[in-house]
Order: sequence, then structure tokens, then C-alpha cells
Amino acid sequence: MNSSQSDAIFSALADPTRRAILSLIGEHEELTAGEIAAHFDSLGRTAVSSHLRILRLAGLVSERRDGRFRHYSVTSTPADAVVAFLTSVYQNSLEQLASAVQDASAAGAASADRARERSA
Amino acid sequence: MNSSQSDAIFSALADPTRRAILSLIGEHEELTAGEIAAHFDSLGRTAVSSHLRILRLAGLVSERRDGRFRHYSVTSTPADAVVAFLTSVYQNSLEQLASAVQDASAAGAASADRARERSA
DNA sequence: AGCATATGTGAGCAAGTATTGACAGACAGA
DNA sequence: TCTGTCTGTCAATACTTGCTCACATATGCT
Repeated sequence: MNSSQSDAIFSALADPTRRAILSLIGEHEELTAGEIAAHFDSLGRTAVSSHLRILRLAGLVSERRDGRFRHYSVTSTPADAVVAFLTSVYQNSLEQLASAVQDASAAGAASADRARERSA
Repeated sequence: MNSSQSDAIFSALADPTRRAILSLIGEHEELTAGEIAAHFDSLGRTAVSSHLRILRLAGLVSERRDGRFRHYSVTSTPADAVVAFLTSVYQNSLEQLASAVQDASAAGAASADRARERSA
């Protein structure tokens, strides 16, 4: 439970654009940097690249180099840090959290893109 | 869940001091602003007050006025927004997340029976 | 080799944010 | 009522962050 790692994760998640990027990658298996940038008309390519760098340093995404392309995918382990924090704060209402996750797990598999979060 | 609400919650959680304040309040039932400020020697009282204001606006804590004192306590509902985002991103590894939460729930308190009572 | 493609990096500027100090409001006790 | 305590808010300053532009790197194609 490294504190600097939690810092990186939470400050990476603080930006709505980065959360949108993360959701976008999560919907697919892998996406190249160009494909990701194409989804954000309001942002330049370099801005997306910077966001990807921050997400990569926080360990939230991993990159796979393939020729000129860089394929990004989400890494599952950082969720543990978030869950660890939630459990430390919301011990009292942890049963609700557990059931919420289970409900989402049961319902989420069918409709994948329903809970998608986008910010205008 | 409103996306501006998610913005407020995630940017409130981005600051390590605010996460520490949240954990501190979570350890106790309620704490006054002065008690919270006393735990942070490196911060001035006004800084803590500002952080509490941000946490309050994000809906992460609620205040109860009692004479000159203001007692702060954590609110449980905002965890849903975080869980909603996690489930939208980590759909693939959602079973891991659910088990992680359940493990933490089992280790944290023996009152996990209420979760079954609620979901049944 | 030469050129186009895919992507990252660094400088510089604009915008947002945190911290501090001073002041204000509400309340309790003498 | 007067004074001290507890706490929040406002204004000013310093810091941080995100975006764009120009340039660099690496790779593929002809």
C-alpha cells in the first residue's frame, strides 16, 4: 500500500479526460494512441499523449509496442489501491459496497457500455 | 450519477491530505474541525477548513452543528460513484474486484451478514 | 536512402488550486 | 454585556497542471 503509488493513482483519476480515456480503453481490449486521440475531437494529439503518460506512470495502463504503434490496455491491479482506501474509510458501510460491486458484476457483463462516463 | 458529481468526488480524493482527513474521520464516528486540524501539525487551521469545505461540497462528509462546534462524519453514498467508475473500467477483472471487497469486508467486520440480508 | 507515419518530449503560456493572513459570525461562560 | 473560543470565509500570493507548438525518435514503405 505505497502512499506515493496511491497519490499517482488518485491524481491520475482526478482528471475527467483521463477517466474517459480509461473507460474508452476498458471498453476495448487494446487501443493505439492514435485511436484514442481520434475519440477526443476537442483535444490535440499531444494532450492525449500526455494523459497516457500520466496513466502509464500511475500504473493504470500498460503499453505494448508493435512497430510504429503503441497499444494501450488497462491494468487491473491498481483497482486494489482504490479498494484498499475505500475499505479503510467506509468500514462501517462496507457491506453496501460489497453488494454494489456484486450487483454491478451480475448486471454489467451483459450490457457493457451502459455505465460509461463521458464528460462534455 | 451526475458526471459533475464524479468530478467533485475524484478531485476531492486526489489530494492526499483530504484522503488522510477522510481516513481520520472514518476511524472515529465524528470529529470536530479543531480535532481534525490538531492531527495535522504541518497544516494551518484554515487549510484544514478549506479541505473540509471541499469534502463537504463533494458530499464526502457531512457536518452537524452543535453550539460552537461542527462535528464531521463520513457519508457512505459517494462510494457508489467510485464503484460505478471502477465497474465501468474493470469489467474484465470485475470478479477480482468483488472478491477483494468481500475479503476486506470479511476481515474488517463480522457484520457482513447484513449484506446478505439486503441482497436477499 | 528518402519520405511518410505514429508517437513521445520539452518549452512556454493560460487556467486552476492550495496556502496563508486577516476578518467575521456564533456561541459559552463570567 | 464583555471576552475568549471555535470555526468559516475573503483576498492575495505562490504553486501546480493542462494545452499547444515545434522538434525528436522510431518504424515502415518505396
